[in-house]
Amino acid sequence: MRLSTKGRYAVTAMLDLALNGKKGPVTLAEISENQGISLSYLEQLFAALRSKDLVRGVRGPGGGYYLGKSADEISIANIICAVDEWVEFTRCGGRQNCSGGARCLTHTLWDDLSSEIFNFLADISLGDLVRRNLGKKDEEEGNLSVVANSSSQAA
Amino acid sequence: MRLSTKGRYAVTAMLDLALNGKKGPVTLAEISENQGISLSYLEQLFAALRSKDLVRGVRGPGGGYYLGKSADEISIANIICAVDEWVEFTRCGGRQNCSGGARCLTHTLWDDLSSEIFNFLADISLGDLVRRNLGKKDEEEGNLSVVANSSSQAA
DNA sequence: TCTATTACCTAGTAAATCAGTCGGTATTTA
DNA sequence: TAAATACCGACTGATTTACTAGGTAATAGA
Repeated sequence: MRLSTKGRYAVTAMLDLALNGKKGPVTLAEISENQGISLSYLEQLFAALRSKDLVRGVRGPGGGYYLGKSADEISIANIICAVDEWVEFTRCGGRQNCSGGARCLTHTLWDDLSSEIFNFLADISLGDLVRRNLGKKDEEEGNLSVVANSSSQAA
Repeated sequence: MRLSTKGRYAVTAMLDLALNGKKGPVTLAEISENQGISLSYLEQLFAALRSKDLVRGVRGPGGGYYLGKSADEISIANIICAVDEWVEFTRCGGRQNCSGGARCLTHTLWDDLSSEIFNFLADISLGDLVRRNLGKKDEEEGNLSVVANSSSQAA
């Protein structure tokens, strides 16, 4: 797994799309304006997202981007993998010189942990995130204070 | 949160240390040999780990490194934060130009998700990882086949 | 006391990645 | 036809990655 600022940009942009795409496509110019990400960088990110069918583009005036599938079918792991092109870790390159054991053991442990992180992120969908916040929005209108709670283990 | 290959190197090295440090200190040369990480790079990583009291160095012949505290007191998040110097994300730089709402909303959502990932990794200790594999080692001696199971949600 | 071994420190570096600019082309609406 | 939008490729400064080189400081053992 790999979680960089690039992945954060992608998730942020997809969140914006999920939130604002209810009634018609959203342009990259809008996302750029909303989220403070450069337009060209968004284009690069969306090229990757599109190749994984996570978004669908519509050209021409009034065009923009739709989600490629429903927000519930798009996981955070999907998004991050799309832009970070997650190369699978060594895993000893297929058993080559992993003789001693210590190396293989730690690699195995790391691989297990890594899958665990991946599954954790694969279990959280864009829809989960959006719904989670709509609840909050009811409580306090407009001015969101950040509480950074981290319950709700994303069923 | 930030999860790069650098963090992976650090976790791998700490795992090696936890596994081999039972009876005396482990030298960086050994870890370098075991894990295929360059010695000088390890030195850099361990400088960061040492500054966070995650390891303790002993100089001179027969020296090396010990864990700075028990493996159960060291979380994966601790290790990754030590080497990746996790800068906290924008969060709108403290409310400055976050007027429209869309930006703040997605930032809030991202922050929540980010804390969730962090807490997830903070709940997995080095000791957990080691114990988890010792069980496996009983089943099949020596030659570990990687199954990449990801149950045991790290209580 | 000398020597080897280890941690510890600083500087430099090629390669990759990040985040962006620039200048286009293709498609579609009005 | 004109404007708006997605789409595409090349280039770029800054940063990060992983590593090399060349030290100094402390310590165990001869």
